[in-house]
Amino acid sequence: MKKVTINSVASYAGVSKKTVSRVLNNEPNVSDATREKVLKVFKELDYTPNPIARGLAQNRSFIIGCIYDNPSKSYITRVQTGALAACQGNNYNLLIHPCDLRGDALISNIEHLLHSSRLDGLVLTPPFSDFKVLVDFLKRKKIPYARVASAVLEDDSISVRSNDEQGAFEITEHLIKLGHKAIAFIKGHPDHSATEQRFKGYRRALSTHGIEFNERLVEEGNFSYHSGVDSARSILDLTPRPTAVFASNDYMAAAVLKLATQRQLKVPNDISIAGFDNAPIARHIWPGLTTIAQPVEEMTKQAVTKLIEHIGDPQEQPYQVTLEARLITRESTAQVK
Amino acid sequence: MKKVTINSVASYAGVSKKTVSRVLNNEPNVSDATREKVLKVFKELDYTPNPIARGLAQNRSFIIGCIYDNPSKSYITRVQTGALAACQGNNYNLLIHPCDLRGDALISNIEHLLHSSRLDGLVLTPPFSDFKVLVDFLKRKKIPYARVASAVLEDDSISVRSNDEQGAFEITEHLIKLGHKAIAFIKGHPDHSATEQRFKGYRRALSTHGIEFNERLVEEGNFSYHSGVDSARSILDLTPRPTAVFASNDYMAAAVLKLATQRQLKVPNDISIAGFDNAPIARHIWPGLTTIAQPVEEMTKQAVTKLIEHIGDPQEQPYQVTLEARLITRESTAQVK
DNA sequence: TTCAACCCTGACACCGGTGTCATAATGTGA
DNA sequence: TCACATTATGACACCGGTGTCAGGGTTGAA
Repeated sequence: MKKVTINSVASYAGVSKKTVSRVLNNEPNVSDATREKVLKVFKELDYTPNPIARGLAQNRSFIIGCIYDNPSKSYITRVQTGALAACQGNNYNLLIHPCDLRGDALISNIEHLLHSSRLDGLVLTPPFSDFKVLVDFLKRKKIPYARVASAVLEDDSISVRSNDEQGAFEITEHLIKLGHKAIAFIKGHPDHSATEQRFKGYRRALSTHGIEFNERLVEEGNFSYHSGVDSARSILDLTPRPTAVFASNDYMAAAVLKLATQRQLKVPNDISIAGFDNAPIARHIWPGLTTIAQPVEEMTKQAVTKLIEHIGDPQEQPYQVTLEARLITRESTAQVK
Repeated sequence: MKKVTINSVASYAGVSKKTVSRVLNNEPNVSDATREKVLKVFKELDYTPNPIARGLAQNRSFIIGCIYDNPSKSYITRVQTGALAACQGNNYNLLIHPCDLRGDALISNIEHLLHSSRLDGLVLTPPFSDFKVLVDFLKRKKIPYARVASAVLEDDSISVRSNDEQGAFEITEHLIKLGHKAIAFIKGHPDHSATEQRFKGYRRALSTHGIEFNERLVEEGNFSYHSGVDSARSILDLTPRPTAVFASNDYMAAAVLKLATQRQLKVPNDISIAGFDNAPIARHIWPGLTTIAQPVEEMTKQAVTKLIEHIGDPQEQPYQVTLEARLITRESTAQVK
């Protein structure tokens, strides 16, 4: 396989390489005849421009970085799927970069990443989406970025989220309509803005339906399965035991289910359990978890698509969208007895 | 932030850029004094070489591609973790590229990927690790590659695997020692070489312990949760019902567990269930699954590390390693009654 | 002392594209 | 028909590194 460069194309087509470059980039000021001719040579020689050389000349890498620090692997997988879908159509690549939110070295870590890989932009996934220190840093350095699933919509950035508060409201209301009054709640990781949003939705549903909020029914989790086990223990030990548990994600809900089952409780007859996210595990266990389906892939895909547009044309408008979350009822919730 | 290039370093240190380049690449023939001086300037100016420029000059991209077509997301996640660990220390990046094994366009898809992204090498994960068409193509094109979890060790390539056959043998033997004689088996995806290996281990354990192999106890799955449900249905409908089921991965085992539980069977009292891989789900459900822990991260890390070495020095020896798989017993298997 | 061998160093071309600017070709209005 | 604007094209430098090679300085053996 001999290499086909812009020079071979140029000499073969009998034009200068600058003209080939013009055709490549759809620039104006090329006659139709010349453009046709060059395009034909592209096909004949099966020419693909070298992204590295382009990158060097334009100081671009055609790579988007995706940074994350998330205990939920399935969430990350879904984020990647969405991001890849956006990259593939645009000749962009996706570089994945796990890192510590809490580490003091975070900023210098990111700085090194940007510097050494010359990323064109960054996708911020929770909990980075609302991490002010980082966002401010990127703004100051003028690094293009897009935020996925952040709580707040700013005016001047790309941000795609889903309505966590409303989702939590709906699933709590679902439990209330099944007759539940004592509904325990397991919070997510304090660094994630979704944690606060979901909690708000839970409280709004309670107050909408005239149920008094009870502090003792709330446990602090961190989205990990393990934290769900700890929270579940506290909740199941309460007397009287709540008739329902709403965990801020499916992993923690699965942990509640596991512990309840270990303790010979029947789900949903003895206790109803609801989760959030519609992670694969929600349908891999018995009983299947009632949960809220978040369009994670779609959110990320839109965010990355807009990010790439923005990189190509920095004048591009900001983009602020909220997608809908959807209630999915399965076997883990039932009428209270 | 002003840009620090090799030129600034060179003029600041009072040497030519070639000398700076020599220091950068640890080349010989630089006096200690000069080397020290340049290294000091690196620090003072906080210089990081531009990988794009290096890539252009050396016709390298410093990117490893990881291709996969795997229903098990958690497997992919683990592969990524291992690959990233190897990349990070070596200033390499990881590009992830899902694609269809069965598509006729596979080769041209990969060809385009290689051509347009100038990948330095490829990590082949199952089922690509043993996909002859692709391996032959890469060999012919002289693209460096490493295989993870392939069934066969070749002489001239980088390949890191774990002992699937032995793992399957051990877990089957574990069941046999618990008194099980009618042990159903669910096969994996026919494209994956692990499928055959695990089946072999199962049969070897049976014959070692003088148990006759029974074709009717074997179901065809494909590693997906869904296929596990179908297989589970057939198995649980058998009369007499087997006292144990060994599924070729944890997702399918989880499906068996779910269906058995739905049918009011007690696991492990009424039926024992064993899986393979030690996926997260194995410990997220109740009862936890007895399974075989494969060092997926470690396999991938070693494979990628060797791949990067090989790229840097094509004379590098081939590398053929088999890591050990380990039996993990949880609550899903018990003495037969 | 002499000369080859070796070590260090820098000048320069090159990787494969893009940006800038000059120039040739064409079009337009008076 | 001429002056001037506009379009099409190419020459050339440049992005930030690396490869090649030549030349000056040392060293060691003859």
